[in-house]
Amino acid sequence: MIEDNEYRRQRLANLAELEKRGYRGYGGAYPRTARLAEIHADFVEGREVRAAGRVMAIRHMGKSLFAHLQDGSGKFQIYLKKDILGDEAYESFRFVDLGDQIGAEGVLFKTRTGEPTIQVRSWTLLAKSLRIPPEKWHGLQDVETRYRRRYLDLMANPDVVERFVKRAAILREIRAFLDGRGFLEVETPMIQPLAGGAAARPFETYYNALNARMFLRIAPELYLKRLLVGGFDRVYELNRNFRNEGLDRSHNPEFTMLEVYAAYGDLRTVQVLVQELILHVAQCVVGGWTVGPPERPIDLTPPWREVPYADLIREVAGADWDTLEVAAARLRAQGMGLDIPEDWDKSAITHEIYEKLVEKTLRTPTFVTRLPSVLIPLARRCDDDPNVVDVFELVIDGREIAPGYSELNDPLEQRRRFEAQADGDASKVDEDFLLALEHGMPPAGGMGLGVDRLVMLLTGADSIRDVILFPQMKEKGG
RNA sequence: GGGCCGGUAGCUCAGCAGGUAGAGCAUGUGACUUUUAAUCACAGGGUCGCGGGUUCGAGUCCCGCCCGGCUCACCA
Repeated sequence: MIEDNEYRRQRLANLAELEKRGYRGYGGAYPRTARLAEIHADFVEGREVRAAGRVMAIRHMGKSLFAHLQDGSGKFQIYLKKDILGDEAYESFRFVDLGDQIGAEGVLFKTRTGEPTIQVRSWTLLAKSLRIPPEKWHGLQDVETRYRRRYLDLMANPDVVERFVKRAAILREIRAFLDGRGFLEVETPMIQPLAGGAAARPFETYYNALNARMFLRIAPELYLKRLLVGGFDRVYELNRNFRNEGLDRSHNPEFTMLEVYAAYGDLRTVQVLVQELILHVAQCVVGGWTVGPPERPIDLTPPWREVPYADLIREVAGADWDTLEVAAARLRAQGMGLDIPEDWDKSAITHEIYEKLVEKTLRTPTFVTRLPSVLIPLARRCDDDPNVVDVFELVIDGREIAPGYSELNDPLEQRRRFEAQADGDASKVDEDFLLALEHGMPPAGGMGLGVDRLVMLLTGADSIRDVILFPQMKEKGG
């Protein structure tokens, strides 16, 4: 149901009036000399140009008027003078409203105050806007409207445009970096019969033609590893994952993930790689290694700290933490202000300490290594200690940005871990993946990088909704 | 899911102790041929998120609901 109001009726009347005067309300292509920012950059007094854009401001001054046009590149001022345009074309402009798309041609000049301007000789309507654009000075502030109707946000708020332009640059530079190092970009299934590669609730769907229940992927990992078996020894995938879980400032149900695998390498290979990757992208996009919101800048300058999980725990929980029995550990954790249920085991209590008291405090880039194997079923155990796996978690600004593993390539061990995880439900074991592993997957290092979180870090956004064009929202009134 | 805060004109926001709903921008009319948050004069514009209740009277107080933000929890 289209909501009507006096403004819309007025604009419909203006549209009818313009059509009566021979303008088309919704015209076709309008070839331009260049985009507005390019016309600005190549300004030559007296040059003939054709330009197009959305009318963002009109200043009537009797027999002449100034207006600003905006396109995807920027803004440009136009000047309409009655004695140059002629009475009819000038009078018709009275029926142009803020927000209309128009085309104009004329001659470049500079005003008294030095602003580059087009002296318009003729103009045409390209699309009539039936709705008032957001307010010119304050822009669009209401966050709900900004997320639900992003086009208004983009129209009104240049800093939002800039952030999404940066997002595009980040994606481009990730690809440029990896392509330059011989990694092959691949696309693997997003619709999967089993949602593996991570621990998360999947979205379920149904494929009619195959009469089969399917899932949207929660990770591409198990398919990328099949490619390692096949011989693609450096691969990456940069695309969407879907997780059927809560929404908050750092979680959207669909989010963008980079996964990279380097055969014949290990944890170290991808650890070096991810550091170089992030530094490269920061340099290209931010122009330096100081990133994050202005009020709490983060310095990415290497070397980045590397520290085992257990050391971090001992730093806050005491040097004797490893020797404590469960009951004593629970008491100590409670003494540190944590709420610990009675049935938790030692590793759960330890991880609670990590998540609540350690991770948040790691602001500058930190590789946390040697995590407990119970936390990560797909990684290789450390040769010197089977209780921990050969992984890192890269934490920046208190958030996990990128995990990296020495990948498990032993099919027998992988089967045992899957079976333990499936807890007796054989249908949850990915036999197809295990079959691939049995053909021999080369040893490999692999890592994942939460791209939305990287964009947040590099653009100083503190909500994931500010780096996703159309974030998930509840239906209103549904 | 809990707690706190918010939803008033197209947009940005005021609205006191319960007493006819306000401003700026935008819109309309008029003036103005180098303005740029143009300026000047006048005018129009409201389901105060939705539904109940209290009251002579509710934007304002109470209850329920919807949507959003922050936060805590859950979700490894």
